[in-house]
Amino acid sequence: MPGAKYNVIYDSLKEKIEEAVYAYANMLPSEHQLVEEYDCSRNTIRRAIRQLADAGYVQSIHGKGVQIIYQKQEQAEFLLSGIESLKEAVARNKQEYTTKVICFAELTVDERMEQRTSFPVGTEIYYLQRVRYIEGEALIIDHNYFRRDVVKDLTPEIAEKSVYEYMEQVLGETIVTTKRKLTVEKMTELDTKYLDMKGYNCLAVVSSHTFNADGVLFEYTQSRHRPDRFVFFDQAQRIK
Amino acid sequence: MPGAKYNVIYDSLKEKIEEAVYAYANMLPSEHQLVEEYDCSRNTIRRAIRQLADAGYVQSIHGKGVQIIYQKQEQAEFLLSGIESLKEAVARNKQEYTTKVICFAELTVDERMEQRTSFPVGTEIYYLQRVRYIEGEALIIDHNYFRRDVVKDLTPEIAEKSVYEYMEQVLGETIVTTKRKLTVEKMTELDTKYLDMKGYNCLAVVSSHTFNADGVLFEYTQSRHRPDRFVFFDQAQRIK
DNA sequence: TGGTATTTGTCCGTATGTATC
DNA sequence: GGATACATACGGACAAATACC
Repeated sequence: MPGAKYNVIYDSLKEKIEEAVYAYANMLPSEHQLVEEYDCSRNTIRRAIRQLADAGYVQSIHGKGVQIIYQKQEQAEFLLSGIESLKEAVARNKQEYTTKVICFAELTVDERMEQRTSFPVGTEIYYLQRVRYIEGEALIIDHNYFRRDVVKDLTPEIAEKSVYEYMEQVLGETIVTTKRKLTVEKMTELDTKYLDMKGYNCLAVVSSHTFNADGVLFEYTQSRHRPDRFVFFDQAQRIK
Repeated sequence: MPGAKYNVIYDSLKEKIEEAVYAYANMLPSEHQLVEEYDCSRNTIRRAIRQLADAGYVQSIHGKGVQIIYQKQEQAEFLLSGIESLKEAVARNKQEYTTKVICFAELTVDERMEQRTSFPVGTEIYYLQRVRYIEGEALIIDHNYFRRDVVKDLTPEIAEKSVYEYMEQVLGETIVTTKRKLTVEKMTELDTKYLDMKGYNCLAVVSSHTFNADGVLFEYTQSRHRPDRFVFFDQAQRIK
């Protein structure tokens, strides 16, 4: 819920950290102070702080306070984070992009495909190949597999815009969880045909399984990125 | 805290999911049922479930229940996840490894180095280059930068074993947060000298900044992985 | 050295809202 | 509409780590 109290507080604190009102290496006000400032319970403040920690903005130190560990990224060429469509990622990075659909097919999952996609044999799917141009450069080739009973009536025209937007705004579907695997793979003929590989002989490959609000695995995607413009950020806390 | 109630419940549920007592695509028992089973408050159950969701085991569906989305990984060759030392990662994957220190130096951070490491100019550091052999194969080259005032009295002998183990068990330091950046870079002469690149001309590069319990950035590391054995897993929830 | 205040961590109980069935 | 299930929010109590005098 975007309008929830803890999210409002999270956004407020995040902005203050990004604008260095609360600066790197300093402490956040204590939970008690924040409770007074935002007029809420301690649990609500703690929830907002937990989200800040998950996002890599702060870390809590028992008995001391909450330390700010956020530092501004310099030149985030292309930043992939959380679950978001390419359209969203590009918008966040204030860039332009276009998509060319080079393959659009309706298939039924066989045993070989079940291995990769985790769709049961017999599932009816759309299979797409799409080339993504960012700022005019061909940077990514996507191989998408969508369940036809979830992503209904998909067309090449929709696939040239945003499948996620179509799902959420037209079909009323909600995307919830994505599990991703990141590897580096040698390039294929298809890669070299569509991407200017700039001397690299391999690509950054993001393979993802995505679940909707019903807990149904509805998408398997392999995104093959030209290495020079690919960046992936991650943040982890050690279990105490 | 490992012994905390919510962690005990988390571990218990995780194990049941991994052993398919609660199987893929099924629902977890309701929060109410789990409260009775584990004799605790609903908050504690919810906390355990949240951790399961963060780890990619389940996803909650409002009004319906908690869906299990965990599927066993087949052959995880080398799995990098969370914050852990190479020693821990290798142990988890039940493999053998050795380390060769090919450079061990004490330096002072200059402006050029400040850019990459985020250490202030003038910081006294150890700079190490280490080759990591897993199952006898040279797979990784690490470039480590450690603050000398935190990682005290480091020696090549310690660096051949485990720096994290030394920090936690000897120095009593606690590692808390790691921020990582993942890129793909062309190989250097050093890479080709020590790694058998198997025809690849680039590597998976994990750059990480690590903070201790005092909120001090004490480590910057660049790990350069031979691509064919590198896998990175990630899991994300879409903000509702 | 020791005691007290501060701050974060854990856990519980309750009430209300919202989505699903 | 009613029952069930998850989501949000509040409040309180005690523990544990730290800081300060």
